[in-house]
Amino acid sequence: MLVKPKLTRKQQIEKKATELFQQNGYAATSMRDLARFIGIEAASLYSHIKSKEEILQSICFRLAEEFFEAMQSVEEEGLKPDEQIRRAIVAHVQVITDNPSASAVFFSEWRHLSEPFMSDFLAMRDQYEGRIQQILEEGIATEMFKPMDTKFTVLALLSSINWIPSWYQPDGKLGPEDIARNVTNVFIDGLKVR
Amino acid sequence: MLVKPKLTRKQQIEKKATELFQQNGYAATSMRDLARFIGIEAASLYSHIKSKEEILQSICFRLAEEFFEAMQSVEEEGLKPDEQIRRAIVAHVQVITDNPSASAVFFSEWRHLSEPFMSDFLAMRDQYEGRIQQILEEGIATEMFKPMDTKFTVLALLSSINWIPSWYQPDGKLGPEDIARNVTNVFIDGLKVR
DNA sequence: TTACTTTGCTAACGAACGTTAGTTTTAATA
DNA sequence: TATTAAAACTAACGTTCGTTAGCAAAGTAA
Repeated sequence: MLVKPKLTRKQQIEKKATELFQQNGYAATSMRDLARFIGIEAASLYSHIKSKEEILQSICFRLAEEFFEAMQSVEEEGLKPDEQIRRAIVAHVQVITDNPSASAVFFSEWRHLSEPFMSDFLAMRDQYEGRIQQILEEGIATEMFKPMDTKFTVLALLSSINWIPSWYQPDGKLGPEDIARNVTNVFIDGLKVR
Repeated sequence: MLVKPKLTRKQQIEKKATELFQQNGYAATSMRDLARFIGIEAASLYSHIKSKEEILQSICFRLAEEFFEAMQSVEEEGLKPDEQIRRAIVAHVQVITDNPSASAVFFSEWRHLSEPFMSDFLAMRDQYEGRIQQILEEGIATEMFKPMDTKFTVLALLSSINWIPSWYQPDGKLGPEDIARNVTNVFIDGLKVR
């Protein structure tokens, strides 16, 4: 039996905002839109939040944390590169499918962050990409993967996955495991018959 | 010897707008920003264009046309699926690297189009994806490609490529051919050693 | 009941926005 | 040089925006 999570009013607002930001974008969503969506007056929002951007910051950095935690636990499994990259993909996809709206915002609205938040965000992203790149390089060093431009491959891999929230439907026929399997199928094994 | 293209004032404005839209996004770029960037007053823009959105429409539909023409000429080559998908990727990448700023706008700002333009845009995108999907399906039918979720693979492939404008630098060490080769390497052959 | 916290309200602010009207300057053409 | 077309200007419009101030209602705990 599931326990219904008791959200603070602030969390409720952030959740609703996430939906609107995903649908219309951060810039195109006004505080009045958000207030109407919740059912209160725009000014009332400010009893709970400091600014519009604070909401965006919460969404972006909360999700960044989730991605890092997922990656952390994969690394702690101590697997070999080929299995590790599989697990990293599954974990990454899992975070996205668990938070489809927040992910969409995360991937496409971060550029509306003001400084120093945007710089922090990009630094985290670089670090995350670096850790995946390292797995690939270990795979090449141990001759599990063929030589490649690892930086490029990381970008290709992540952009494939990160596009998912724009079409993923939680109730669709493709579950998180299916998606992760598809991704690894394509990327690790390639399209050609062997 | 290259002929310098003589641009109409309207085309000059669209070009400058493309740069700003890429950098800051359509919604976050004001007409006053654009005017300042060009070196004129905001109101002066309206001697040349009808509206802000008209600029976005020009960018999006001009590029859509380029993608379709590229695809068309690939299809007319009458190649077998494995070679055809390679050529389609190269052609697609070529359009992007020829128009890096416009591509970035194309891929991420289309949602600011008003109706019926957004619907038209999405219909064209669906059609384009469908044509790539068909190549994959022919590849499976002729047993060149292994069975797969073709719809998913198209999305993964295109999102990988379409992420390129966000990091591509025309003067960087990776030229269009390098990029296309990297993409095909990863997608068609996979990461693993055979 | 009383005190306190949470939540919401009305009214309004200053700023920024896209755009229009009407006019003047600049450039090209005859 | 006179005429015309292209390009830019000043001034302002109505609207929307994020946000603040100050106050009222509702809910909770003593």
